[in-house]
Amino acid sequence: MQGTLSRATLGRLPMYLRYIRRTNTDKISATQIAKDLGLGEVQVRKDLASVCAEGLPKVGYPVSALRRDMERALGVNVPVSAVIIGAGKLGSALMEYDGFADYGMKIVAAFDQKASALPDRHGCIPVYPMDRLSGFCASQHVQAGILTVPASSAQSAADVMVAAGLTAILNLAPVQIQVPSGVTVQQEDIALSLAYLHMAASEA
Amino acid sequence: MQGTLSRATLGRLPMYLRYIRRTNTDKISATQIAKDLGLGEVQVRKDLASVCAEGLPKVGYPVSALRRDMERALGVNVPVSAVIIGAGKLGSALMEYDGFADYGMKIVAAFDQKASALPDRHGCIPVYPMDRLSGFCASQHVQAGILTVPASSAQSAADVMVAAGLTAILNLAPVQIQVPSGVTVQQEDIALSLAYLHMAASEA
DNA sequence: GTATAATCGGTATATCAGAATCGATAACCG
DNA sequence: CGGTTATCGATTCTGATATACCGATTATAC
Repeated sequence: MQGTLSRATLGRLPMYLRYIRRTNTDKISATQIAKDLGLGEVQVRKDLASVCAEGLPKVGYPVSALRRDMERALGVNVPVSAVIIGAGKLGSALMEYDGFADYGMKIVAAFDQKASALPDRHGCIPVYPMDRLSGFCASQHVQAGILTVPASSAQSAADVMVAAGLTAILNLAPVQIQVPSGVTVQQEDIALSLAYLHMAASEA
Repeated sequence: MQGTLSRATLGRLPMYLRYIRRTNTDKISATQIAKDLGLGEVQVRKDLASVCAEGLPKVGYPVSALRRDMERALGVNVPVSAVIIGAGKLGSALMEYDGFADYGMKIVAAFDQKASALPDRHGCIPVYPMDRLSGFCASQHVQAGILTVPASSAQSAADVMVAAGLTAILNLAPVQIQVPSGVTVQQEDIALSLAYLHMAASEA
């Protein structure tokens, strides 16, 4: 069951998990979730069925079991360490973002070219100069990095990340970066979402 | 032709546009673009064909025509105005984000509850108190807004945006917001990306 | 106890993006 | 002037995803 999670389904699981965590009842139906989240009822049922087999007709899913299975599917019980590359406004905002722990992600440090000019710590997260990235990732076994530098330096920063041994990169800069095979890149372009949104809005 | 742009294609267009703008020849082939950008040749050709019909065998596309059609497809020539709601760290970061112009988006102002305590301007973008939102959007014909307030106040902020006449909302807060029909909401949850990143990191 | 309603889970169909293939066309070369 | 080569554009194919449908199951109402 768990090996057959499609990419699209996986993308919706955090949404369900967030919903489930805020639910106070002990049973929840796919129908209700679909209504509250604005998704198709069938799609939600299929997604839930792919991670949890304890659904009962007329009742729905036991919230505790559903939450347990979903957290397991997402691997939030096995925390992954990540670093932030780029301690500018966006990087700083992410350091204060409180949603990382909810999904098993722990920000352990940030790195920036101008780190010596910055205070050593930002909140509870240390900020180091870039040349310490490689050593840090090796000693702490960090594999994931969030890239928040400007577009102009995104590729060179990504090269440094790859050289430091990171194998998973979340790129928030509005450019496509080239990485060798074996490194996963997740592109997250906010401007693209806005453009798509407006296109969809003006079509109707 | 132009109405059938998929999201994936739309996301690649700025990459092509950047490439084209840097090109100094007067003809360019899809094959060459694909090679330089590390994409599939067929995919590039299909993308280009969806916005420009002036490709010639053996020659490629006239750069000027391709650039013109691509800029038109992206709406760069008819920029869409958008406002940012919430001038905290994330909002400030977005004001400096340089990817909006790639899609013909222009951030014209930001609004915040505590605007009186803030400097009037943030870079070149003015920051106003929330109660001026409605008048501003009406006079400037703004239809799109980016919501960057904390989760706890996202819904009330969204209500204000709807009341101000915005019809397209990009919600960056990790909560689902309810809006009346006729208003399009695009949810952009960084947690969704994190989940994918988590999976990629723990696979290796 | 039986009927009814609501929900799950699986199967089948439709839709869509991406990849591969193929014919057509235009420049280049002998 | 004919052949070769490079490139486009259309068609087809495939894999993935979303939707629709249907049988099975369980609580509830009468």
